[in-house]
Amino acid sequence: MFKVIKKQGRARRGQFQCAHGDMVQTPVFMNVGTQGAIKGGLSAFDLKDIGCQIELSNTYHLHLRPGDDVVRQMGGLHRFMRWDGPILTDSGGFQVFSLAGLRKIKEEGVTFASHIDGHRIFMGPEESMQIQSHLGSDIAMAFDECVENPAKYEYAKESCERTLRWLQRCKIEHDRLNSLPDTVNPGQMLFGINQGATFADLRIWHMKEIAQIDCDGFAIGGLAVGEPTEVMYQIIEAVEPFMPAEKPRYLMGVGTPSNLIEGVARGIDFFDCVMPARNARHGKLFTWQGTVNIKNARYKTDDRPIDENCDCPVCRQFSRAYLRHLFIAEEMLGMRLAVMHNLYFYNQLMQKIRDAIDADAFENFRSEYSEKLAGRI
RNA sequence: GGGGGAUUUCCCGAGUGGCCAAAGGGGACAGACUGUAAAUCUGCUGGCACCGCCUUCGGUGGUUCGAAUCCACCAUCCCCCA
Repeated sequence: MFKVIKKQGRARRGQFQCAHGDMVQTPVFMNVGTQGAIKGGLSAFDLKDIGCQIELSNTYHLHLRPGDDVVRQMGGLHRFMRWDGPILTDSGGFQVFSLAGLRKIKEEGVTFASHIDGHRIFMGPEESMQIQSHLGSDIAMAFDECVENPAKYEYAKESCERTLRWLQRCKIEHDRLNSLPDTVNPGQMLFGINQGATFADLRIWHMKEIAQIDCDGFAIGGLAVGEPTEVMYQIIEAVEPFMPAEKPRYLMGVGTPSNLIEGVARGIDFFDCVMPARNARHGKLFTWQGTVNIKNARYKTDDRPIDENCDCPVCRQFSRAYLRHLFIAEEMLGMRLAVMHNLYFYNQLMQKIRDAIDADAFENFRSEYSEKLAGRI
């Protein structure tokens, strides 16, 4: 299923086969389509054009709308959204963090007040597994608690102990569901999630514990939630040696282009982040020279593409001036083109990282781009 | 020819004697965004030597300690009657 085919330092070049789609080449960025669509108006056929290898959707959101029963009845998420490549579903654990004002945590699970109409929804490890089974994703994420930052040590400890117990329950329920005769995707895998806030000892303890559970991969969650970037890197460095080497490692919700390079340098294989799509919708575009805010007046008559070294469908034909106009005029095409460019850029960034590892040139690539991409043109 | 109403900072539009450099909205300009309650949110929008001062509310001249607000005339626009 997963194998590391080359290493340079801690950076790993790997291949990963899911129940759907071609072999995923890692390190990889997963393109976020929370509700079964990339926000900004991209569909499954656009995913091909932007070089997407694997798509990510969300358990909580699809459970609320249209309902995982509906998705199941429509043949599972792959058929529903017409994407035949790999899909990873996040468990709802991030909503424990992002919808903190609308939920209560207990040992059994979390009660949410729907952010749409306020009705009560109970989601524990079993429910999350059931929903993800109905969706038929290729990778199900364990139901965890993403803890806010800053967190108190005692709370973080209590929380990650509970997240461990939840993973044990997830594993049992996941195995049971996969063995049912009418399961949508019997090849669905399960990834466990490491927590422990910014406390290295908790992180390491938790990682050692979850590594004993037979998961198909392991994720580091609960980072990039407000802590300094350096702290995030320190936690990854602390935890990574305890992540099973033969299984994929996924740094959840991260990050900036620079974060991706630095994550790979610390042994991470999978990433996902809403940043490229959200920033695109807000006019902030990524280039190999740094970011540009396409709404700025300086681009009013700029006939160049967003990035002269980008061969995405947008950069091949449209000028910065046109993109700016679309944004200022609030034409939805502006967002769509911007999202296409940013996601193409992210997927291309990962391609370049893989090429660099293949060519034993990752450190060169890292020193050339890690800082540059964090700047502004 | 007669009668009535209007003119506010880039635009629309509040304000009818001091708490007004002037509400609110729009536009413009800029910033934020990290497992998506985000097509969202924030800041800024007369000048300066900026805890204070200067210029500004169609124009000019008055009244008053003090005027965007009151008076006179002028200009422009709108409505009604002939």
